[in-house]
Amino acid sequence: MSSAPKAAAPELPVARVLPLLPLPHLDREFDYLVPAELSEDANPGVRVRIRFAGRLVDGYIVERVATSDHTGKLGFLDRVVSPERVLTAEIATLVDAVAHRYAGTRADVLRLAVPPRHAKVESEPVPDVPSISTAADHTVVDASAWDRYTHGTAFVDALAAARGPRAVWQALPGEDWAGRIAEIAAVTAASGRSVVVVVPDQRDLDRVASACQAALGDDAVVALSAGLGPAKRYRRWLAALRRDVSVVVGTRSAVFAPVQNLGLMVLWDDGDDGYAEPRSPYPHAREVALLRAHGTGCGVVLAGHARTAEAEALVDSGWAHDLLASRETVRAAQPHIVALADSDHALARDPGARAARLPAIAFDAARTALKNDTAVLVQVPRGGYVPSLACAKCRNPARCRRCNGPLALPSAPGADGAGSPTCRWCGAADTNHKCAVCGSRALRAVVVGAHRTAEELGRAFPGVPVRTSGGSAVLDSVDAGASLVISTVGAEPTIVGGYGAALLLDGWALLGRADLRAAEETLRRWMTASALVRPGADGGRVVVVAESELPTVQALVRWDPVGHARSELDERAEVRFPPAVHVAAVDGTTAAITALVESTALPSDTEVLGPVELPDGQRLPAGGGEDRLPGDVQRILLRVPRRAGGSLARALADAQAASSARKNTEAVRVQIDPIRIG
DNA sequence: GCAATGAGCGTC
DNA sequence: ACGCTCATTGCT
Repeated sequence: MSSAPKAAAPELPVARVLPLLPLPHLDREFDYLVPAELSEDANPGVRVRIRFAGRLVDGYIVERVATSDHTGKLGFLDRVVSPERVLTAEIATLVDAVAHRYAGTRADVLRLAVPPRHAKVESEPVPDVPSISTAADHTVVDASAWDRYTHGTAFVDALAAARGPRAVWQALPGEDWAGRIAEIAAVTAASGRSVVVVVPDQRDLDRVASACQAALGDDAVVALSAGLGPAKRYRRWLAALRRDVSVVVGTRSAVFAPVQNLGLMVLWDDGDDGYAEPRSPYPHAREVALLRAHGTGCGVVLAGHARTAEAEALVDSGWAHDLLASRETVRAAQPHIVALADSDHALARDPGARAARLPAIAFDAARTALKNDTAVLVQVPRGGYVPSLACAKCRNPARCRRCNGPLALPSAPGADGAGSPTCRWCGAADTNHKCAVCGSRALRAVVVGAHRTAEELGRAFPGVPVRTSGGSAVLDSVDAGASLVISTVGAEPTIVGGYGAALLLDGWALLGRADLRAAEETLRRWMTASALVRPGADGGRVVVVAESELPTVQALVRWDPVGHARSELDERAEVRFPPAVHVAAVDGTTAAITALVESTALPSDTEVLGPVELPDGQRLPAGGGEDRLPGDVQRILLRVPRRAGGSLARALADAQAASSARKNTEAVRVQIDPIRIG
């Protein structure tokens, strides 16, 4: 079979194509001639197949141009995969920005941003639904509930006037936050622009999607999540691309949703660690949203009950402004919160309470709530959580003698040193642990599972119905009335009218974690649960089992997420951790990471730390044909002042490109500002 | 002295 | 995984 001689398109015969290859040094455009018969379809943003070094590879057309700078002979495009322009100009720019920020390749970011094609779905007739402008015409939005927040009305007005206001919003306890999000989405849609709302999980997605559908109509809203399956997922993604919807609500990767004329991005609960993308180049959805807002000038809201240090830094720099309720409004909305130490003498005399490990105050709060025919929420740590160890006597976290890392029982029995406490940082087994504070040799697991807690509490309150939520059985909501609701963190069901009480157990375990984000994360979990409790004036009580002197406990009791974020940010500045600085983690064998760092043109003020062990038993993903012992994997941290973040990322990208050009296949993982550093 | 063969490399 | 370069080899 010999192919007929091809003719190039008369107009703009050259296509600049980005091949989708895993090699960093090939992260650039290559020029191809467009055959005349493909000219119609070969538009910027379409998927193509090109012959690249002999084999056919996938790519995107980035641009059509008249001439090429390439001096050699150009090949022809092999084919246009489909005329659908899946990579819009806005998303192409965003992909560039994310790749640069995270020292990654555009091919990797594109895999996160554009879902796999589904040919059958693409050829389906376009459903006849109202366009954005039609939807806007008959939408009357009541966003008056935003007047509970200082500048809330001004913020809504700015969106209505098609401006791009940027804010960090701390939702009040008991707030119908999904409803508030739906209102600002509707206001933005009424201004003729579209909205992207990003949420941490499916449950929040359902909540926000139905609130938005109630405000804008079913056809104006599309819900995107990873669990949809390829056909559904691509169908909805295409609907967003083709301008059929005004609001996209989705999980992590929806931050890349290709809506037209973006007016607002909302990220609910930006401290949730589900926002950290686990695939290269490991971008954080919050940062992607900020890059997108920066690039397009759209409005942006980072929201939650608690505030992250990252969000606080944006307010601090003046890039975003506060969206907060006044002190009095907060006080009126929050439950009454008390803290107490989980020490044995505080335990109730009641034998039931003793069996449930409940201090007297907690037991009383629960009993009162149940007597008032209201439900009691009991927050317990997530099941399957790797339990760490603490002193059985004084409950000081058990730490490694060598490196001060947290001790835990190895999860895989039969492994080396099975059964004996092992350091999660350096892997050293400690068969003879002795508490540094009280000298006791006894240890206990810090985490008690939801089921055991449920059992114990059921015995403490005989006759009261007990429901559990968490793991594979997450309850969206529970019926009002006296019951005990045992929930793992993040799975707390909503309840009409709010809970009568919440018991936050094992707080000392959360705070005792050796993680730099432990305090922020703990407050976030506590506030998320406490926000479901009715106001103190209506009898709402929260009992947190933790030392009341701790600043994090104080922040909960006073409901002061901003003050806590403020001091968290100060602390990060003091110990030089993000967001006060930028940090790159380079993981791999000692030889590989040392070689990469040595070949990197580091900014002059870079601090090089390590090699050190990876935190929390993280492992380099297998692959790349490298079968190396995971135990060999180490980490070098590169730390620079904020202003040098861009040059550090560029230098690392250049070094990886040079390394791959030398045909080096040794696996090295580079992460910029990873959420777990060490 | 120069064609024939093959390994290595860039990759439009 | 093609087609180029450049080295080595083998034959005149």
